[in-house]
Amino acid sequence: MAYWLFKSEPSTWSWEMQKKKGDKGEQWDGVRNYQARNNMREMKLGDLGFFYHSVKETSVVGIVEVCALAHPDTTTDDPRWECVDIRAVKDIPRPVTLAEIKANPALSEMILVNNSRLSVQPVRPDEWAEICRMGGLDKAP
DNA sequence: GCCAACGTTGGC
DNA sequence: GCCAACGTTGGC
Repeated sequence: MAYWLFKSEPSTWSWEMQKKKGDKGEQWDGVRNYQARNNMREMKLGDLGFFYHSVKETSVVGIVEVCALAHPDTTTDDPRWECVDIRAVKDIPRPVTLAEIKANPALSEMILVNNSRLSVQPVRPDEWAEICRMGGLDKAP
């Protein structure tokens, strides 16, 4: 089981919109970056991820689960681009801001901190547990 | 709104 | 294969 982080600008695709899709989830389309795509290819059913709001809120707001493996992105005819489907699992009780993440030495190696432009990225288990703790979850899922 | 960082494209 | 030019992302 692996952990990931999905980044989205809330004006384009927000956590609220994601939650409205319910258990069926929605494809994480629109990724046009090889590194991000390769990360999605690595994902397995049941893998968990953070849902991060970029630009305006810059915080981790929710937890999602991979519910379909990588498949062609239906928003383009270009066969290079693939995406997984994800569904909302739960809210982060207290959203964890980028400022808090940057201020925490245990999270200094996160890709979110060091490569702010990668939109789909892996998260280490220790980083996953730490952000869950900061977000007010008693037990990391 | 600005700008730094990064990725992609295309000329040579 | 290199590198300059350009476009996009995202933090501030």
